[in-house]
Amino acid sequence: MAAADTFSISTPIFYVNDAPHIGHAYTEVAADVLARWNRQSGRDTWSLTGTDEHGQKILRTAVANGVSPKEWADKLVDEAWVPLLKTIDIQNDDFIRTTEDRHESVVQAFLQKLYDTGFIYDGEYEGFYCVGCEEFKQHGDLVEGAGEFDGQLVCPIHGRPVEVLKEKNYFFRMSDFQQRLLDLYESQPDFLQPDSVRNEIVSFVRRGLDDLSISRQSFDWGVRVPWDDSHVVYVWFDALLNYISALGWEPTADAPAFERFWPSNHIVGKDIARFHSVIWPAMLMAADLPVPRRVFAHGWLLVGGEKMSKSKLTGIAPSQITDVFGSDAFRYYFLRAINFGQDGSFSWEDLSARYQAELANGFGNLASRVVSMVGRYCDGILPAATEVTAAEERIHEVLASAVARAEGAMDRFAIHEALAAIWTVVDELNGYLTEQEPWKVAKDEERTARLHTILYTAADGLRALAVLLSPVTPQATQKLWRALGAESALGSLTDQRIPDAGVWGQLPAGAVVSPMEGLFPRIEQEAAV
RNA sequence: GGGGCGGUAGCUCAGCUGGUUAGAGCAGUGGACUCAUAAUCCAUCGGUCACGGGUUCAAGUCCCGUCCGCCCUACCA
Repeated sequence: MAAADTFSISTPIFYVNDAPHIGHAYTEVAADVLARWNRQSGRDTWSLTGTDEHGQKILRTAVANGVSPKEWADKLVDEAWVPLLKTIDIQNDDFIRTTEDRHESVVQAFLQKLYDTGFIYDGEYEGFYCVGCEEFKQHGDLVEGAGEFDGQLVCPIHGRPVEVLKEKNYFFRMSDFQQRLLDLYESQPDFLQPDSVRNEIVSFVRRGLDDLSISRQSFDWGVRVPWDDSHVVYVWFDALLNYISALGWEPTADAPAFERFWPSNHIVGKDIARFHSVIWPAMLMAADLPVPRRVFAHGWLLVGGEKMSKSKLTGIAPSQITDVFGSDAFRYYFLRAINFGQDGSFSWEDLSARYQAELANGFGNLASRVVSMVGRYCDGILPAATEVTAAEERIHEVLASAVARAEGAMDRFAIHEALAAIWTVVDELNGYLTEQEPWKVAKDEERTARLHTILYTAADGLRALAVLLSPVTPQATQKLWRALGAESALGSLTDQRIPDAGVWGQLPAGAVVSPMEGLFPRIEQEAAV
C-alpha cells in the first residue's frame, strides 16, 4: 500500500482512433495540475497517461486505411497523442500503451490469476453488438435507423446498425461483487465523485450486476487469453489494467513501484465513470488488490450549449487555442472557468475575455508594474521592508488565507476553487499598489523607507504567486521567478513548497530584479473569433 | 415508466444544515490615478431567484405539482 505522503494520479488512456480535441486536453491538464500541485506540496508523486490501442474499432479503422492496426496506432501515438502532451505542457511520469509487452504480460497474468481462483468461467453469449461502442447492446437500447439504415436497428450513440453476434465467451463473475461495491461507495464517499455521478452509479449497482463478458472470438486485435488463444481480451478489461501494468504489478513477485504508488487517483470523463467505479474495482477485489484511492469524473465541455462533438463540427483542436493564447492560458482557462466535476461552457469570447481580464490585466500587468518600479526606483535591486503597517499586514493575511483555502480545495480536487482563492492575492496586490501609490512616495526623499516597504511587499507577494501558480501556468511563473531574481537565493521554482508559500519575507533584499517581457501579452482581436 | 442533475442580474456562475435590504466576475455607466500590457483602483446601473400551490414567525434555500434542458436506467413493442 502506498504511504500517506504519496500521490499518484492517472488520466484515462485515450483511444487512438481519432485526433485529440480539447476535451482530451482538459482531462490531461486537470490531472497534470493536480500532480504538479501535490509534488510541490512535498508528496512523492507519480502521474500516468497513455493510449488504448486494441479492439475491433481500431482494427477496422486501420484496415480501412490500408495499414496494420499496430502501424495505425504507432502513427497516431507519434503524430497526435504524444505531441498533445507537449502542446499543453504535460509533465507525466510515464506513458503507457496497451500494445506494449509490459502491459500485455500483466493483462495475461491478471486474467490467469482470476481464472485460477474461479472468477472466470466460459459461457455463450448472443446479442447485438455495436462496433463503435465495443459492447453488446440490449434490445431496448437500440433505435430505428433512418436514411440509409431505414428499417434496421441502430446504436443510438453511433447511428449505425448493430450486428448479431453469437460466440463462446469467458465471463468475469462481476455479480459476486455487488454488495462489496455498495459497501465501498457507502463507507468511502470520496471514492467516487462528484456526488451526482456517485448517485447514478449507486442506483445502477443496486439494481444488480450481470457477469461481464471479457473475451472476443470474432477478431484478433487484442491480448490473447492465456489459456485459450482463440480468444482476445475484451478491450475495456484490457485497458483498465493499464493503471497497474504501468506500475509493474506482478501476481507473485514484489513490484516496488506498485507498492509505492498504488492505489491511484483516477481522473475520468463522466461517460466512463461506470467502467472505473464498477468494473475496475470489482476486478481488483477479485484479484485481492486495493481499489483505487478515488475516481473523479469531470463534466463535458459545452460548445454553444451542446456537448462538444466532432460530428457537429464543434470539435476544437488544442493547438487552435494554444497557437493563439499559449499553453499556460489553455491550462488556466479550463480549470478556472469550469467547476471541476460539472459541465462547463466553452466559448472563444469567454476564453478571450478571461485571458485579457485575468491573465493579462490581472496577473501579468501586476508583475510588470512591480518589476518595472523596482527597476526605476531602486535600480533593479530589491529593497528591504522596514516599516510594516496595517496595509502590509492585510496583504500577509490575504496570502495566508489564500494558501490555506487553495490547499483545502485541491485536496478535494476543487481546482476552480483553489484558483479563485489564489486570485484574491492578485486582486489584493493590485489594489494595494493603487492605494499606496509608490510612484508618489518615490518623489519624497524622506519617505524612501516607505517606498522600499511597498515595493518589497509587492515583490514578495509575486514570489508567493509564482509558487502557487507554478502548477497551473508553469511557463509564465518561471519567467517571473527569473525576473524576481529568486532562483539564486531560493533555488528553482518547482522546488518551492506550496505549504510554505504563505510564509512572508522569503525573497532576500538585494536580489537582482531584471526587466521582464510581458507574462501574458495582449492578443490582437482578430485572432479570437 | 423510474431516477439524478440543472433552470438565480445582458453573459458565465456562487449561494452549506431555511433567517436582516439575493452575491461574484465579465460586460455597461460615472469618477480617480499614471508605476504598468490603452493597464489599475473606486463607485454605480442591473434580478417577479423557470412557473403554480403549500409548510413556517421566516424559503433561491424544505414539501407537492407543472414546464424546459441535460443525463442515467427500465420497458412496452
